[in-house]
Amino acid sequence: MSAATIKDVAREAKVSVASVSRALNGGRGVTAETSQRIREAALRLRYVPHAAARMLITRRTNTVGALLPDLYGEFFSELIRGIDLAARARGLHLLVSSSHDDAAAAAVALRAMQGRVDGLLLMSPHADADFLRQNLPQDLPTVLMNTRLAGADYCALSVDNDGGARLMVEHLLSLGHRRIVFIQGPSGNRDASERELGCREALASHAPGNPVITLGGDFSEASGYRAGQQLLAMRPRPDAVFAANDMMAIGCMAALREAGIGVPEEIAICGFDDVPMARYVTPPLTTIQVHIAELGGQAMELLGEQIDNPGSVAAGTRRRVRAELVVRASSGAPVA
Amino acid sequence: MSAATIKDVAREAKVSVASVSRALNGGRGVTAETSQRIREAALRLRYVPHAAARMLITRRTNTVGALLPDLYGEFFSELIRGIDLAARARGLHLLVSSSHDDAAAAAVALRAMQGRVDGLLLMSPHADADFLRQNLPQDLPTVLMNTRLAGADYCALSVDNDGGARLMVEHLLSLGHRRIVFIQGPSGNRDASERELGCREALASHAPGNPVITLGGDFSEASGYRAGQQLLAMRPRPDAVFAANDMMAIGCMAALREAGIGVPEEIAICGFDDVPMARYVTPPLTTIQVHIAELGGQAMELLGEQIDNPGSVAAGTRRRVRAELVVRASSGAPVA
DNA sequence: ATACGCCATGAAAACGTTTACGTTGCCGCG
DNA sequence: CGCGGCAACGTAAACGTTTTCATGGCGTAT
Repeated sequence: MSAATIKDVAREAKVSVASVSRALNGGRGVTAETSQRIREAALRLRYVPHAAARMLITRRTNTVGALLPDLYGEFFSELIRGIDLAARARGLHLLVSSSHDDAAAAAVALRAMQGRVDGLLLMSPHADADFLRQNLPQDLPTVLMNTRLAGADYCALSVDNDGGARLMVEHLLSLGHRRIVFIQGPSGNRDASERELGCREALASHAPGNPVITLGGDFSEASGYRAGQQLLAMRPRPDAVFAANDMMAIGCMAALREAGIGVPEEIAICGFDDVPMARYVTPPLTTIQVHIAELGGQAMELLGEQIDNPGSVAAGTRRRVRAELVVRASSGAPVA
Repeated sequence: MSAATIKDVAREAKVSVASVSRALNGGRGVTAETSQRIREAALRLRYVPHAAARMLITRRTNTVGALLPDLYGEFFSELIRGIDLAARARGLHLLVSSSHDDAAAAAVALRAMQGRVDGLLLMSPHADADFLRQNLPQDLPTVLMNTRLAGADYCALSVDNDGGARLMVEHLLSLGHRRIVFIQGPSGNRDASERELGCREALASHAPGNPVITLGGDFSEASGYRAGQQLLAMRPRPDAVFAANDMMAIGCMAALREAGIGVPEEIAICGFDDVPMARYVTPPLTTIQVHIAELGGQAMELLGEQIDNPGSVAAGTRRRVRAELVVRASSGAPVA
């Protein structure tokens, strides 16, 4: 009653197990007619090769692991979608693991993947160089996503936060805004600090003499709201607000609305991420669109390449996924 | 240079492989001191059992598969999160597969999971009874999520669409609305039709004589917008709109706003799902909150139970996850 | 006509683990 | 003192597949 094995197929087709294996895999070294007979037998018996047995002998699992810090929200949904799509295209399965909120849990998760995967996609705040050296088998292909890791040991992929921020600042400057406030993200967050840096650089190079004014924040809507309130007290009043992410921009907008300040007439507001909600707030939010799915997809591509022919990818390879400006009403640009 | 095997550990600790296995697993039938020695050797050699070899002999993979139609949007993000959490709690790995947009692709994905998983979480529009009988090994524990399948062969879990819709209608009735329009979802969609049914039933039982007026829709924002335009032509004008999901409600609101109709003063609007955006549209949307993560978590629980002791769960077990009313401004209720 | 080589096929080893079974030594009881 | 039983440990089979090697048959070239 148990599932049919390769032996059953061999008996059914009156050949040896070796021929069955050959016929069902490459198909080389076996006559067309025997191959046909074997296929029919396999179909009749509903034969599906036992994955574990194959892994054991082949040393390939045809599976990649994705270790993520969390699964909460649209970001990870998109990320997984991109990964899954690319993995499927390569015929790879996807083993996900997440919600390891301390380094120990992450280590456990990492070890548990050992031997189950051919490669690893890793995004973790706990993934510093020591951690990796400690818990990663040295020969397992690995691609890091959005980590702050600078070492050249692993491949890494990240969002072009810097370029995105520059685009936004250039946009604001082109609209005539000069006194620009930047609402920061959580301290220590790599994305946030890169966005801030890009903002500073763009302002310094295109409009020197206009320092960027910063306000604290932590990516939460509430922190954006607080920043908005602080904003109200500033004299002279800023022209524009660039929040390190959309949710803070939305919170900030709420604070300004409550105070009766017109957006974008009196103050322009823009964010970063292009969350789905950005289109629906009033006024719709000018922001930077990040192709998260593409981040996952490219990471998967890079990993697949490493798996298929090891050594083909230089150890320290870095790639960035592009970020695009999406102009909506909140920045005060003339919108069609 | 390759990874250490159990034999290496055995040699290192000067015992047989059997003792190593015993020490590292149950720990029974082995002295405390030998066990200690073995553990040290294993640690020294960084030994991690080869998953495939273990699967082969044990017939257990400690992995469950999740077959989903898509990964797009917040719904699936939450679903996976719930599943992952529950799986982790049981020490199970999670293999996800999605984006199979026709039945053939789904079948391929399903077969590919064969032998890699101890159980299956399945959500697929293509999963009719025949399909399952065809592609599922009969002895693989399986839990269906949100399928329209009526057969008693498999366990199933779904959202309490019916109860949610009733809650909403009762809410609308309590506010004095009587002429209620229901915007339908895609034809054939189970969630949509259950919501409509609940709406009809509640109206029939609490306010007989008030027929529910339906407008076509397909869950998209655009279709909600179109429904809103049709709504404007109705005489007498309806009191309230109940859209089968939030996005349509939002589209409908846009149509009414353009026509200068006040929401909720002239027409109340409400949706279903409580997407994150629902709080941010103006006016904020009254809707039904569905605990998606809980859906995934409970499905995983049920599956885990089936895996741990087969036969413990009756084949046709059904469960529903609760849906709750979230009152915001769009329905015209007095909001604190 | 003989030899050579190629091609289809079969036999068997190997992958790393668990586990049923056998063996040893020790202790307690008759 | 002998015998049975038990606990610790080793030996070996088994899981299902791929792959190397051996074997035989047949066609072709010399």
